[in-house]
Amino acid sequence: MPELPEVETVKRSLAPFIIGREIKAIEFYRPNIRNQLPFDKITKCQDAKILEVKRLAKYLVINLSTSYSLIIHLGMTGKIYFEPHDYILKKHDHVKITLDHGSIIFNDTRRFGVFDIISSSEIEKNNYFKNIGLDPLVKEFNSEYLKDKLKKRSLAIKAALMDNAVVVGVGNIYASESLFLARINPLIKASMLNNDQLKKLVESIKIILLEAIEAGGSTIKDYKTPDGSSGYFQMKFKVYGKTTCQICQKKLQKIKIAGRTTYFCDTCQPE
DNA sequence: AGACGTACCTGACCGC
DNA sequence: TGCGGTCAGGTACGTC
Repeated sequence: MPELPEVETVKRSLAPFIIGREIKAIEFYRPNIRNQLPFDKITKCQDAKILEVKRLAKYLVINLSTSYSLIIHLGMTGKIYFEPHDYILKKHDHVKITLDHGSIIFNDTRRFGVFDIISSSEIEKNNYFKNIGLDPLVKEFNSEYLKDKLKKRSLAIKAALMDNAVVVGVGNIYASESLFLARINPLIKASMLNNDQLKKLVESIKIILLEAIEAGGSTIKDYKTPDGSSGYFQMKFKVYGKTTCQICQKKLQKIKIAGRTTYFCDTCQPE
C-alpha cells in the first residue's frame, strides 16, 4: 500500500493519534528489514515528544523533541497500525513504538520497507533523500520543471515518471493512470513530449494523486482496521488492472516497461 | 550520465 | 494436497 496517496493517508490518519505524545519504548523483533534496524539509536528516542508527522517523497518522517526523526518507508507491503497496549503481535510485525496511550506497529511482509532513526538536521542530505525530484503536489512542479528534468532522458515517459530523481511519489499504478488521463502513450521517449503534453501530464498527475488522497482518506478513517490495502480509490482505476478502455471500449494493452506492468489504450493514447 | 537487468522477500494464485 | 512458476503499489546496485 505504498504510493504517495497511501503514505499521505497514513500520515493524516496517524498524526492526530500521536502528535504531542511521548515515546516510552521502541522494540525491534528482527535485526533488519531493507536496512539494519537502528538498535543503537533507540536511546535517542527515549521519552521524546512527537512534534510533527510529515511525508517526504514516500517516506513518513516523525520529528521528535530530541532532534532525532523516525524515518519510515512502507516498501511494497508495509503497514502501520495504532493499537492498544494489550495488542498481541502478529506475523511480520517488526517494530513497536510504545506511547502512553497505545502503540504504533510497523508490519511489513516482504520487508522492502525502511525504519530508521536519524538526526533531524541531517534529513535532507541523508541518502534516503539525496537527489530526489520535486513532490508532485507542490506548485513548483510544473511543465517547465518537468521539461528540464526530461530533456536528456531517452527512456519511456512511464519509466521516467517512476524515477524519483524526476518526481517523487508516482508509483506504478499512478504512472499508468496519469498517462491515460493525459492521453499520452507510456512508451513515448521522455524527451520527446511537446509542451502541450507536458502541461497535460503535470495537470493529470496532480488531479489523479489528489483524487486518490481524497478517496484513500475515507478508508483509514477507522484507523484500527489493519486492513491497510483498500481505500475506495481502487474503484476509480481507469486502466490499471483493467481490460477495456472506458472511453473507446477497445481492449487495453498490457505490457512491461522497465520491468513493470503497464496498462494503456493504444487508440486513446496513440504513439 | 543514463539505461537496463537483477536482487531483495513473502504470499497468493494458477495449472498440472 | 503439493509442486513449480508467475506475479505483486519499491528501491538499490552492478554493468554496459
